[in-house]
Amino acid sequence: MPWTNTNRASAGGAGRVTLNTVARQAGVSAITVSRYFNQPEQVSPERRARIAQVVAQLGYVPNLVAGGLASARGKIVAMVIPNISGPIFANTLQGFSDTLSRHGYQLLLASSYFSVEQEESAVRAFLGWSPAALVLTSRFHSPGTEKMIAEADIPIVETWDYVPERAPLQVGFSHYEVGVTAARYLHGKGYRRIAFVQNSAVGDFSALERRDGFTATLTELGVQPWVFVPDADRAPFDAGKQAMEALMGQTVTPDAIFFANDNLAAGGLLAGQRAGLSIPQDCAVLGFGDYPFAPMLLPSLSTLQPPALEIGVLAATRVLQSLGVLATDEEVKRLNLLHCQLIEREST
Amino acid sequence: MPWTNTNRASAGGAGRVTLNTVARQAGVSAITVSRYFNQPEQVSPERRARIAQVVAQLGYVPNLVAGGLASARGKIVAMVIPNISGPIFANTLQGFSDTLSRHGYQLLLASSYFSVEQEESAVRAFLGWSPAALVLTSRFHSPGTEKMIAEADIPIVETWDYVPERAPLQVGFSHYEVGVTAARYLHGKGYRRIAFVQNSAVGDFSALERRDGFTATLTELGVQPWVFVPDADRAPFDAGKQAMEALMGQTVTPDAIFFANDNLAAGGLLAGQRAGLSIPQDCAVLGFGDYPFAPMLLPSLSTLQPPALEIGVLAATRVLQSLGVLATDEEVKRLNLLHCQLIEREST
DNA sequence: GCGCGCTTTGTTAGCGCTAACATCGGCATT
DNA sequence: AATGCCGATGTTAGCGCTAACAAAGCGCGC
Repeated sequence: MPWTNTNRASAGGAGRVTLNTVARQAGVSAITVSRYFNQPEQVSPERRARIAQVVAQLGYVPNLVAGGLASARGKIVAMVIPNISGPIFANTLQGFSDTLSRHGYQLLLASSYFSVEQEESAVRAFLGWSPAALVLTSRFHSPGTEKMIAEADIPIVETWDYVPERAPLQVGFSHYEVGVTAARYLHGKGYRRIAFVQNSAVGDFSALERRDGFTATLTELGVQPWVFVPDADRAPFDAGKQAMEALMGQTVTPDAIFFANDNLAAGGLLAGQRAGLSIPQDCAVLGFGDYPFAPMLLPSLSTLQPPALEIGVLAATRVLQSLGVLATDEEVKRLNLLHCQLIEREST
Repeated sequence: MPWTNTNRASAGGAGRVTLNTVARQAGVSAITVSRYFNQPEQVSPERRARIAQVVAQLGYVPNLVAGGLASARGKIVAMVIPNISGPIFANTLQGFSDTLSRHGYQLLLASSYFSVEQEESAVRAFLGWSPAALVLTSRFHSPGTEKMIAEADIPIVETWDYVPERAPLQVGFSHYEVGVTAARYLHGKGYRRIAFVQNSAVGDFSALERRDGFTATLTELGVQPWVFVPDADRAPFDAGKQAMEALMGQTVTPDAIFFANDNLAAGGLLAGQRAGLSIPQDCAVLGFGDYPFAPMLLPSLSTLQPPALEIGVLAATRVLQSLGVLATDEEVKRLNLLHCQLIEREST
């Protein structure tokens, strides 16, 4: 009997339902049931109905592992993001995951904590699942990761960054440009003693690019900016406080501060208020990220809003297009430049 | 030639590296290489060294899909959470994912948006990957999901809830008890005109349990609480504002409000301040969740802090123990009751 | 010298599914 | 009637790995 269920390794024990069970029951061959799931239009309506009925009756769930092995492409997409619990990447993740699952793809996830080594080990583990695509955050990777993504024959997407020279699919924005925008904005509002507060998380290279765009633009505009670097081991909120206290304790104090992210900015805001400053009169505060709390603070926080959700959705769309799941007129767009929006609130 | 690489389906095309490639190169049989990865202690040190060398040289990455199929248990764990971008579950997710990946397990993720139907479809899709374990949030599922988890022969964990009567592994806390704690606390502080503001997200059954514990306890204490239900379509922050405006616009106003979560509470706080109330003198505000912004608000928000990260870590630990990956003296503990901590800040 | 148990290694036979090719019947064309 | 074509379905042979069993090698006691 070719389809005797010897059941060596199956989980349930007593006769797990497989494609063959369904096929026999429906009086068709296994491949027809397979087609019913994967290319239903190739199966005649009568058989389709019959198979549907049997599937429902038996509660058959296709074994995607076996399918993935046989076809060498599982319906799984792997993603590495710096951290899950932070408010920024979470939105990207949400948009990505939702868009994918709408098309029957599953999400395999790991976080790197801004460490290229952790990213590499996550990528290595993922590739063993032969995912249909791989999504990373930013363009900064270890040599090992670069090697793997160069050799892997699947769509690779880099999010949250934009570098025309690089090869992979990109969906993101230019962090340098964010710095430029912030500088122009603060300068345009008349501020002239301007500081930048760096992220306390080492490895956040993107924040450094915002700094570079910021300082370069201010220098062009004839203003020499401060750059404050908090202690590396502080939590962002504390680091922001530290920065504000240190900057405002000098003899010459800044009249505007651009913080590398909203957590830092919130710390700065609170420290300023506790010190009796009035914001933005004594010192304006600009953040980055538009975290959920930005409108809840008093004064509400002006900030640059990254297109987080949009990045996730668009990244998923490009992946699905590359896989041919989603239709596209022309070639899949490799470079996808989105923009941050300046949200002007009370703190500037 | 038994191991001729015909390469029908492999991705790379020209001679993808498989177990057999490594085995031949190292002069051993395939199963020895397999053991090198899965039970290295069964392989002699000399062969281990030889295999390690070949693996490094060829850049071999084990195909986990094939391994999963052959052994009927992939090193993958599936998790469904209500939403990824919210601040609460994100911490659980982070703790879970990190603990798992430390032991070589991968995380398959989907979100349900508090919809039992979406949860069901996610679970169905997951089971096709024959995950080693399945983790859900709360005890409220559709009948279909209940059926699947009853039949699936893998560890099932329910997080963020605690119901001794239920069968699956549980790692969470009692939402009812949270309501009790909040009620006792506010009553103990001397407040007597007390309101509860419900979550605007339908489907968040846990919030309703907090309400029940809260109202029952107050009734016991001889206080009749208000329950305010915001419009269902409002974002939480707005719903909180609406609640505060409505409650404080009455002839008899509450002197304390327990909001179903911190987003609502933040909205309430802001609406109160805009209306010229002084908090907590005119009206105390208590939240739930200890979202990152709670200490950043003015006044800072008193709230109940759920053990989010701890839940994630402990859930992963119990999963790994159930799978025999992590040692445990006795049987794996089925009920794991954790507790919320009351964080007293300025708003009460 | 022989049998015993132990560790290390190998052989065989699939796991459940799908790619590739083969087949078959129906229908239009010549 | 013979020919070609097309869509629907079936047959065969794996995908890359591991469970189960088999065998070989080794030390030990009697």
